[in-house]
Amino acid sequence: MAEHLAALNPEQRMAVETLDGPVLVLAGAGTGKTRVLTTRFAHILLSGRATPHQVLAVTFTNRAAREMRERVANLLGRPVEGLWLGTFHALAARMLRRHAAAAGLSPNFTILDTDDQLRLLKQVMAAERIDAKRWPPPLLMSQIQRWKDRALSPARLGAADLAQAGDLAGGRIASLYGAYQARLKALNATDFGDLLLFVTDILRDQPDILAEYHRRFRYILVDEYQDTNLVQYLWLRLLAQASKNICCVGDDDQSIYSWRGAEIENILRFEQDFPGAAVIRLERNYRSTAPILACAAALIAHNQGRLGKTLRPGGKEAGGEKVRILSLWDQEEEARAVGQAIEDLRAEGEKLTEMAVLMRAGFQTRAFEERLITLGIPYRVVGGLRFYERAEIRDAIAYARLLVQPGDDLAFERVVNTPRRGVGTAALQTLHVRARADDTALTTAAGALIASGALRGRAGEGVRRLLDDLGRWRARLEAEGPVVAMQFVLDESGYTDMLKADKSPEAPGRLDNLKEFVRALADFESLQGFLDHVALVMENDENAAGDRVNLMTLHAAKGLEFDTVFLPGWEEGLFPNQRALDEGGVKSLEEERRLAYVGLTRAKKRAIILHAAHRRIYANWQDSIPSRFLDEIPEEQITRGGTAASSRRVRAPAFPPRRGLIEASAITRPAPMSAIAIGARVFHAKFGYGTVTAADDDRLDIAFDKAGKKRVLDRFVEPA
DNA sequence: GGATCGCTGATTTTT
DNA sequence: TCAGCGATCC
Repeated sequence: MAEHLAALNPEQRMAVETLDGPVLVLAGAGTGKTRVLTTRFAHILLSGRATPHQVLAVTFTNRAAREMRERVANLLGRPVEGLWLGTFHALAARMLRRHAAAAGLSPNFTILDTDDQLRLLKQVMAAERIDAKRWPPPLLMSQIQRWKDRALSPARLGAADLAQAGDLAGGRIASLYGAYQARLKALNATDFGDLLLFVTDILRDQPDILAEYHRRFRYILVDEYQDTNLVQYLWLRLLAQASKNICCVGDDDQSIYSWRGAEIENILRFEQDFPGAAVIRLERNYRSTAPILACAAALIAHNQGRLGKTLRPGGKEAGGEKVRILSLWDQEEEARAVGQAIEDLRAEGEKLTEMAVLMRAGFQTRAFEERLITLGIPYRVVGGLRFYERAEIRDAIAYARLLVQPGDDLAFERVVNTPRRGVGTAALQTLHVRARADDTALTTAAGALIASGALRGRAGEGVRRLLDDLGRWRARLEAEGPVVAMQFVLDESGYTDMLKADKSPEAPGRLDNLKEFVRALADFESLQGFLDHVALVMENDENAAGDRVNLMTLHAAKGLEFDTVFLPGWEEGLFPNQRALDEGGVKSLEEERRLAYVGLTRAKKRAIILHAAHRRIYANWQDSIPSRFLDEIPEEQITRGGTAASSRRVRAPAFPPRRGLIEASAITRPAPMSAIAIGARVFHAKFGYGTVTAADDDRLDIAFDKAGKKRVLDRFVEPA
């Protein structure tokens, strides 16, 4: 162990060795955060202060949890068993299963995924007569989730919370929330938000249970603390109450998930929340070159309300390439520029896996995909559908859930007619009516209807067969375990045959996925354990192999690093994103800026920022103004290029340049006089007539008569 | 029960 | 522009 400690710098070492009391480690990007966390973990174990099961280690993503587990095992030189190491949700689920009764659930409760949550909410909305047209279910769902993030159960909603929700669902959102929770309980199900909400309630209300965990956990380690929401904070605080040995690692400058309920205030307030806390700053960056760090530092310095940290080069201060800013004509040219640069780097021997294109929004990937396909450069899109979100996997899961919990109505509905059993909406309606009348589950109602002969014909036959099958499969599960049982389910239900008969190009892949599904079952003792794994842990890592360029959103890139990073679309409206700005004002602008900071600090050797002067958004073309973030990075750290350089220093050409050619020097043209005043009537070639509502240097906000509000450069309009 | 038509809306996303 | 949805029709 001594050698592991010796490899750390003084601050890192302090962060590892300060074991007693609360510790906040402010770890800037690339300062060895994971190393500190894992070394600290190993140090606790090796110093004999705690056994593996006496340490609680919490992360946000499964990826981070896996990495920590591997690296701790590495440091110890052996795999470690019995760890309480996992994501907030996985750990909360584990606790909740142990104390399910305290939350009014039985231990085999189902964890619904987003899709089921939404379907359930729609059902409840129908029952509550809330118009789903007027009030989009996803919008209401997100309000409910935000409340759960803040530990607000329906009973705990205050006047202020209701006021903030406004007239959502016609002012009946609170009762909708209550009805939704009641429905979940009736189904013996929870959604993701409930896991932490319920566990926190139990710990708070049941001192004996809390005491048990106090005895158990001597040390708590938390990763990415800046991303925690209020329930997660409460949960941690309860657990840390006795020992006070909680160590949170995070970076306020990388808080980019406020829209998901994360509260940056948690990290900003740490010293008040945990009195006597030691705060340790890690500022030596071992990842990026000096110019990249200088740009990132200058950019993030524009934010207010930071804890304050300055990244500095940690090791060899050798120069390094300046950050490149490329100004292009439109998005196609932007994609061509990136493609060209990738080819050049590849020719120089750089690996494709060490290159990434990081963008603000998912739709931006398309242009790059098309270009890379044309060039024949392999790429991978990170993100997208996860394994368990695929239709066939969700179907298989629904069957499994039905085996574990016959009363799982959502699962029943999903599979009752997949594969086709002649059970249409009419038959399902009959089942629902009966279930509601008897206050039973759909399966029970189905049994009753068949026994009484009320459900006959094709649908009756189909339902009867399904009920018989389910009984037989449950017996198989009992006798022969999950793998055999699920194989029977897929074969005897006709699911496999259905896919074999399917001529669509996706069908073979779906069959493969199901094989993988059954294979994965083998690692689990119980179907229940497997279902938890699938809901909370299972990821999609296909096409992870091979030398490929990475395409992903900036959000997805957090925690990763690449030699070369391309940052396209740095334009006002896209990045910073206009919608974020409209919704959240300065706070959102700062979050956008943190996102830019995250993007830049992913780069080890070089960063290339791009922006296009014109972008097609939906049907029409829009003029784009370079992102204000470009003005916030120091001129001496950058080089400029591209065909349409159009910053305030170098302006865009009035006409398209020859397409497909990236010239070293920009075509320039003198700055026009901004003779257009607020309130002036103007004409724009694409948007028509409008009135200027605001002006900032050469950027004009114009309310167009037909095209709505837009922000354009003054040289694109003329006085009307 | 499935195909077809038209409308709508379109950041970020983990668990 | 274009996908995804619900409503409508066969």
